[in-house]
Amino acid sequence: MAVKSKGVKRVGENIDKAGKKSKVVKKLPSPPSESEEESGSESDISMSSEEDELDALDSAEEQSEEEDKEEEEDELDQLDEGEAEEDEEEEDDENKSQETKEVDPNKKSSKEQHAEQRKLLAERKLQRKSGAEIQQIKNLWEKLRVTKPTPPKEVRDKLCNEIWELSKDVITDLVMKHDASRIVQTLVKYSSKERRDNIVKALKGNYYVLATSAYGKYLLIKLLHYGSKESRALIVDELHGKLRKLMRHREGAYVVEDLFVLYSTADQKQQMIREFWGSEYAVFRESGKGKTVLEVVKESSEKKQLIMTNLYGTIKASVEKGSTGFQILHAAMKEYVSILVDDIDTNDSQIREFIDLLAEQFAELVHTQEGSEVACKLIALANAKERKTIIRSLKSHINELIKNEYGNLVLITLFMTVDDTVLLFKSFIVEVVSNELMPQLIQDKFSRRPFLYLLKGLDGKYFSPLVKNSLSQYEELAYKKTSRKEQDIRRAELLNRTIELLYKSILSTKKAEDPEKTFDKLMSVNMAAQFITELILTPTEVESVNTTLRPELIDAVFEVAVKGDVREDFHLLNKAPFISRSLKALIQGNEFKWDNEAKKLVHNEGEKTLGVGIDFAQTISEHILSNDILGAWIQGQPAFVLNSVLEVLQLADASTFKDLQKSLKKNKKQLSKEDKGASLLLNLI
DNA sequence: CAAACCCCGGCTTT
DNA sequence: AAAGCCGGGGTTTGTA
Repeated sequence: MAVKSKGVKRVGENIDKAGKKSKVVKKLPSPPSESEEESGSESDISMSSEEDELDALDSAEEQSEEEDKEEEEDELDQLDEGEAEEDEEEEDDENKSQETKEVDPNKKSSKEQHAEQRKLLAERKLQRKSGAEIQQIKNLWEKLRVTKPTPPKEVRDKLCNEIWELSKDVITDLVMKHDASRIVQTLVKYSSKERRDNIVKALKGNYYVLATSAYGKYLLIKLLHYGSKESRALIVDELHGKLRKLMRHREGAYVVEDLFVLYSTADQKQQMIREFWGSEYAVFRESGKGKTVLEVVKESSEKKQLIMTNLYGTIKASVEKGSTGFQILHAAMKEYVSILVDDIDTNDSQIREFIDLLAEQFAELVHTQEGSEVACKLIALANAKERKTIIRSLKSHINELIKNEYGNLVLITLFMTVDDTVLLFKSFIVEVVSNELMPQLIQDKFSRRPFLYLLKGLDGKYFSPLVKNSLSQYEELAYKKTSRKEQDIRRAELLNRTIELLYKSILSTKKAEDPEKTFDKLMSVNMAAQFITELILTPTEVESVNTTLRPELIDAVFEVAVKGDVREDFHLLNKAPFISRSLKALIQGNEFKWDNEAKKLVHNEGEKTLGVGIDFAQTISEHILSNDILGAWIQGQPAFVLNSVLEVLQLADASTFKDLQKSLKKNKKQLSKEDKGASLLLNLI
């Protein structure tokens, strides 16, 4: 599924239909059965009996409903398309479907027969509930919806008024017809705020039916979209108590999801989720308000039992129905998981069951905040075998997974918790690192994070406290349960396999043909430059890195960031000011650190990494001295770099320090106190 | 490491 | 419904 799309499948938008439809294409378009309306209201059974046996009841009922609905799907499609084309196709749609309906299997198709059918059809229409009024309204609507010359506002308003006057009393009959419901949609679109409120009020008591109707749901979405706060509240409150049923309904589930994601406040969202706790909360909207599910669950073990069963029931039904990507479900899952996590020993069987339910659908969870949290916690709770299943189901989604704001956290959680580092490496890292996408990945705030984790762990520099806390929490959760290996060892194992590939893919940009993908371009992106610096600075036991790859990369950096005329605007140092920081980091390497207490730089030779630190400082100073270009380095960005070089050389007591200092003195008059970098240099002579 | 800065979502206003 | 304000978080920057 579309892992990257923020809001999953919206009813309001026209997306995702194609995907969902594919399994029912074989069905012939069939006319909207009159029975469908009844089936909607008939299923609206009384609250008291409903609650306790909701689960059993629904699964039976759902099947019969499914069948009815499936036949309508195709026509729904046509309707959708018609709508997309600004309602042009309306008549066609209708005729088509009516024809199918009326045509006798013995296929007589003379004109006469046709006329007769038409007459019959017209009569039938009139005989339907409020038929006459509907015809009349339809005629008015025909005038309203023309687009060629769009009617002037006054005309439109007048028509709207007339339609409203006529439809006021029959509105409940209107909204269930697939053609007439669109009249009301148009009416909503062109109406004032007050009238919209009135329409919402007029439909009071019908929202459940509307939500479950193949045609009504579009109207309902429009009402929500254009509706005022009060209107929305009215609809939320009316649907409250029926959400669990709606979630299991083919049409209804989408309406609920839209309502949840797009049209409800934080309070209303909580209220909606609370209904999934059970009957008490379904009947009384306010029950449990302001409390977390965990608090309520702890009130008594009966409550815990009940709430867990109910939450699980709703989640399971929806997952099996294929709605795993719904955000409202992610919110419900989050609550369920919070109960599971609270006492992982007593909840063991439920944990196993829940993981089993979701393991193969993980890709549907990972791109929302709450879904990703659920995914991470479940990964932490899973055993080796379960994790394998999860990895398998995420494997083919790695590219979306890693780029996504929330998905990348799931990947990191896998890195933190899975013992089988070979599997992780093969499933995710190889795929991603060895292709040419890699340079893209290190430029992105989110997709570079899993790699930064491998390099540096949960460094506060790259992981905000919030993110860091949740990740540590998952780690702890897993540690308690299954993990034996020390975190650092696990990470080192993974990194040992990965680091070579990281170097190689970055170095490959030196030979890039696309001028947009060169090493130079990469270094002019802050995120990437930072990453490359961290990569170079990460010590490793991998020989090839120490002997050839790291020196090559350092050289590449030197090439683009140090060489050349540093006074020119187009020099990387000036074009990208953060480069001076990267260079400074490389000059200090791992051996020089700023001591914040002592307020000075300290030298620790034990931390030396070949090529950086003092070595890099020497490289730069030799470059400057042998080319006699010190004059270029004594102001602006280059001055900061030079300053850092001097600091390090001085501290290491290198002879080059004296040489640099000497030539610097010759340039003393050019050191301006106004220039920040230059004034720092002045302090060093 | 802290201050300045910027961007975004939510809320209020017109 | 659009514009503008506000607060929070995250990023950048300035250079201890």
